[in-house]
Amino acid sequence: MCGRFAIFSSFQAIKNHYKILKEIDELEKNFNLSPGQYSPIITQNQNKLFITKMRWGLVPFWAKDEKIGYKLFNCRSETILEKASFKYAFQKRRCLVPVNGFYEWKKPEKQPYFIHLKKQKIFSLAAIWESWKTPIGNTLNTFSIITTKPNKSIQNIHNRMPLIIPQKDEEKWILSRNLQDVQSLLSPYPDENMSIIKLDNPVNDNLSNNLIREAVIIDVRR
DNA sequence: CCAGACGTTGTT
DNA sequence: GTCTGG
DNA sequence: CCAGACGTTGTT
DNA sequence: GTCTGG
Repeated sequence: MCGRFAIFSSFQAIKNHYKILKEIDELEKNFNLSPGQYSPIITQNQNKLFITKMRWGLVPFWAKDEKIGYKLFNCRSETILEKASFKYAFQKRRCLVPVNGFYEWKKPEKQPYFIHLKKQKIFSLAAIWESWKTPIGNTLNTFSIITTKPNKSIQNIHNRMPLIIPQKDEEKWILSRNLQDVQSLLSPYPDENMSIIKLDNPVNDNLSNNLIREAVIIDVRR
């Protein structure tokens, strides 16, 4: 599954990665971003990639209570077209979550691991998004990260992992209107480009953050 | 038909 | 809005 | 996902 | 032990 991630690259770096020009407010670095918090999200507007802020935890447009979002922060790739909560968003509102890495916990000892890509400082988790009208008429944009089977590196830690979209497929994921093309991207990322580091518990202390930052920089330079 | 849920993970 | 269970 | 709370009454 | 908030 995917219940935490890190995005600590600068806003400019994120925009450069996706070749985006539009300006929005800078966001804080976050080494331990959880459901309920806001994160930069890449989506499309008039067939161009664009960046905006959304809250993690999908609130479907028909929801009566935004609290449902706390339950819908992941969705299974295998059944995404069968679920009333997800099928429309999957067909019409796919997005990407720029991350520097994500976390998985191994049971039963709750040992945390940080997982990132060796050759890419920023990479993309596949997600879907929704727009919800609050009772006082505001718009709340939310997203849910898609999960899939683990690859070999991760299966020792956990039985699910987030769906990672390779850089070459990022535009296709967001812009394609051919459902088969999109479905062809629903497969686990190959494990040879992944790097996994074991962390102290809890993960959100300065030592862990520095360890993570160093690991990402070193792997990208290698 | 209506009422009520709409999800994942992991554990039993 | 749509699906499932009663 | 984890961390932290886990309550009621009455008032704004 | 279970629910809620981040």
